[in-house]
Amino acid sequence: MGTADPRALWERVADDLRAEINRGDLKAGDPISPEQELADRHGVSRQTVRQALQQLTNEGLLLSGRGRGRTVRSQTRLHWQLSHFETQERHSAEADAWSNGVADQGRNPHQDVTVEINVPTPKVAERLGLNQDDLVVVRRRVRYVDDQAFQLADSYFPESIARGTLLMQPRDVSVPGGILASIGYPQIKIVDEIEIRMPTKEESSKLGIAAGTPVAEHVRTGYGEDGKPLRVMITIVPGDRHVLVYELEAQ
Amino acid sequence: MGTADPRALWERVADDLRAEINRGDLKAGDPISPEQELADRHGVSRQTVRQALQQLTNEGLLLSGRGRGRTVRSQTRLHWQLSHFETQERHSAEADAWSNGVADQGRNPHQDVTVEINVPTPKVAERLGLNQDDLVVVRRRVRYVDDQAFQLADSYFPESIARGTLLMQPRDVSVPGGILASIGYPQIKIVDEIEIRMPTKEESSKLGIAAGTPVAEHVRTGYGEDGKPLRVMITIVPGDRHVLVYELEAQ
DNA sequence: CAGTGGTCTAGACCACGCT
DNA sequence: GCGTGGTCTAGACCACTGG
Repeated sequence: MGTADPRALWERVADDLRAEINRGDLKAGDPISPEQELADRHGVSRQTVRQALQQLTNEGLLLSGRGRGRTVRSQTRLHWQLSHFETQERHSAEADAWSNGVADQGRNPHQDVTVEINVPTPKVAERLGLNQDDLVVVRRRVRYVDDQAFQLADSYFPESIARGTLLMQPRDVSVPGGILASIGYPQIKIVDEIEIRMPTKEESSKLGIAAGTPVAEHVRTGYGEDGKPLRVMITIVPGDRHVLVYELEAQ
Repeated sequence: MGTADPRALWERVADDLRAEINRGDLKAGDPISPEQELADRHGVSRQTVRQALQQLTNEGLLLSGRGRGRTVRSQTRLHWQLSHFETQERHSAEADAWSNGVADQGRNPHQDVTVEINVPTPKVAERLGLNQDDLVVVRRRVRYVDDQAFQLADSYFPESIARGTLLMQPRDVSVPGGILASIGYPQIKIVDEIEIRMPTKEESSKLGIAAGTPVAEHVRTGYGEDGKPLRVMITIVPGDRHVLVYELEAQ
């Protein structure tokens, strides 16, 4: 007699709603029926409905909030062009590559910068070829687009290179050709490592990341003319707001 | 006389366990106490503990399974070098760039290939500059490492280019310099777009992706000497198994 | 203030993996 | 068979948002 549907009750509810979203019956921004109503309609308890909604939220399809109800999540992503060196400035000057890229897409960028001197984490020390008792200058940037926090971008420089230079200025400095080049250390090679993972609690709160949103941890190591590492930049990139872009040309 | 801890009960349980993991008291592979035991220890109900464990699972910290108990998740990632063109073969020949990269890291790669002719999805049509009534040849590959499914990599070619060539062979073909070059269409430029998101239900089941694991959708478009697109490759990359790597050299 | 989602409990039964 | 996690219910109260 049973219908022999192997899916759990909550999974059927989730599948129903997911199908409505994929089909376009529910569009970005549309409100979802209240939990109690969904429970009545499917003949299940409210907790079961909540499990279904939880699942869809984890898939990045829904947003929720106390008192506000649930809505279908929208995603428009900003393109982040990563294959241009700082030395290949396409713009007049002034702003850095990131700001220019954002402005090109009709959005309004700005960044907050703080500078500190610290001991390197193992991850940074390894990439800069430093010991634990060496020091690094850390430039921590929070990058905003249209006044929403968009990225955490922390740059690490060996203290021996950064001491007494522009790099110690706790503000948004930029010079044509790149800061490192301007102080005598041009970068000739870059290695990017991209890791995909869920955000830590701290990252979630700093960036206002919704549940069900993964991040990319983008680690860029820059090397100088003598082949030694000059800089490590670690950027935390919320997945729902970005597309990372690389353009590669045959030589 | 409340303790005035603003955190919910489940959040305290989660924070406790997360701290144990970060501190190293619980290492990869270690079992977590059973739900009932955690409930008793913290003086909360089993459902509350389950909510905490659910959260940590979504953060990618735990694995679970019926009857098996829960364990701390480990993560060793394979490096995937993406900045080398097919024309820049470093290896004797035979295998493709991906297989070589995997073998270099002491692992054992293989791939299953199927070929079909189909109408392009809008995403593919846009990048190949095709209309909806044009046809594409699709090479679908499931890539395995040590017999575990690792990536879904689908390549799309305009039917006009692929017809009657090696590209129609439903097996793991590879030639020095790349297949496209061997049939008269060398790629001179590549554009990669990387999107970070949660997997669809289908991707999760095909790749055996655990809850709380994001994916990268890597879209590589290859252009020929006349500047026209030749190929789109869409790869679904489980985040817990990969690090994407790009090396960029100054010109 | 009404309605929403968020938290929490107590208890039940089921499905799976192991020994 | 026993212990584990997975599913599900019914009911309660709280916290926030909006009219």
